[in-house]
Amino acid sequence: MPLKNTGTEQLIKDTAKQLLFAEGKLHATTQEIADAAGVNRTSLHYYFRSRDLLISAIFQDAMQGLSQRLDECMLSETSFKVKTENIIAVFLRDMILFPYQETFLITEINTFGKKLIGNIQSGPVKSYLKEAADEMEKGTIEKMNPIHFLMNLFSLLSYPIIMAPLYKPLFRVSEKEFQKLIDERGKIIINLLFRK
Amino acid sequence: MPLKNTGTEQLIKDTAKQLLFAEGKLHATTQEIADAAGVNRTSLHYYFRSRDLLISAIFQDAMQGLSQRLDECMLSETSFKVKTENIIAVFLRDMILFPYQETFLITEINTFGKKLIGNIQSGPVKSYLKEAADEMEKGTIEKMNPIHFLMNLFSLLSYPIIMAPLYKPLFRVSEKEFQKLIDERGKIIINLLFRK
DNA sequence: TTTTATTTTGACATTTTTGTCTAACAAAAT
DNA sequence: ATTTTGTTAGACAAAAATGTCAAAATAAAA
Repeated sequence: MPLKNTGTEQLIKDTAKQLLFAEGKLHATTQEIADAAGVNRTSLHYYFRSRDLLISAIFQDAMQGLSQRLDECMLSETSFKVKTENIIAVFLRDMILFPYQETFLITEINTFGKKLIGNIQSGPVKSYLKEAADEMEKGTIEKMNPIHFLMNLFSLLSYPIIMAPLYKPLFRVSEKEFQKLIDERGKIIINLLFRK
Repeated sequence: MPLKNTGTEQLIKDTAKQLLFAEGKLHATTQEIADAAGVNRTSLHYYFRSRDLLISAIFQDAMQGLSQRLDECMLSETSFKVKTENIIAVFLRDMILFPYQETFLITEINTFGKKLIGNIQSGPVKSYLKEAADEMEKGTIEKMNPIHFLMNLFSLLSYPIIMAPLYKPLFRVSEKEFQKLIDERGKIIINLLFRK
């Protein structure tokens, strides 16, 4: 539809993504998004018709981007361990940039989550799970349902970042100290998962 | 204030807790809560004055309950491993009953989260962390910043349950199969954390 | 039984947020 | 230069949600 391409559409998307997924303001109103982007609220409707459609759009974008990068890792021609290290790197970077992305999906799953979930590819996941099973046979990782292995991986990566606002006061650590902890996570996780 | 004690106040709290923390309807309106409880919406204001105060109330209740049970585990006179097993049991049960409790805290941390966080005790946590450090010296668990150990524990416990709505379609497993996976988590986690 | 205090309810008011419509504006095409 | 098309802005309408008030209902007390 837009032909002049003033960059406003992308600006609105980027701003919304920043507000919702980076700053965690999951209830941001259209007004707040418009203000943050420095555009009139009507523009938002002009480009996306409704708040829900805007949100669907940014979520789809985000998910597609991440999925693609993760799939590349999972399907790459490397050892299982290197693959996993790459997944950790990709995922960790994404989580640090947009910590609230998945939280958003979960909290909003009642509203329009069902639709969004449909789009998730599970092909590469299946293949990665298969490889995990092979590694378990070989004995390089602990034997268990491979789904546990993957859930362990995602859990160890995501949860501390999501919970940062709670953990900083709970553990009485400064922003800087916590950042250091997060930086250490990658190694910690590899050690934990590949210790056998 | 209430003297006749008709049970309505508690009924409203229980219903709200169920809706928000168990069913994950984090944006439940006062009307929805009132309907679910089978009372007039005004009663909700009569007892709690405002929506925010109601929500603060149920959250404080929930947190206090869980904290107390966890503190009991952490301070009990048992070995570190048994302590940890108890924590897992307590936490897992709570997470299964009210999976969205922590998600709620995180998403709502901007609104009134800061106040709620103030109340969190970190005394028992400190003492548990100290014990973890001792175990690392002894060599029963991997050496790392004890905070990592605790974050690992909470992550492995919480995240799969929070993500259930996403994981079920992603891994193509039925409700029943997923339930089985969750039941296995306790053992998996102990094995992972105490493998040395 | 009347009185009193407490609880519950329905109607109304306010606030917040979303969505629409039309006019002004800008840039390219004719 | 003017027409056409696409974009932005302001005013308005509608919807959704919260909050208030006074009257009705209920249960205990006098």
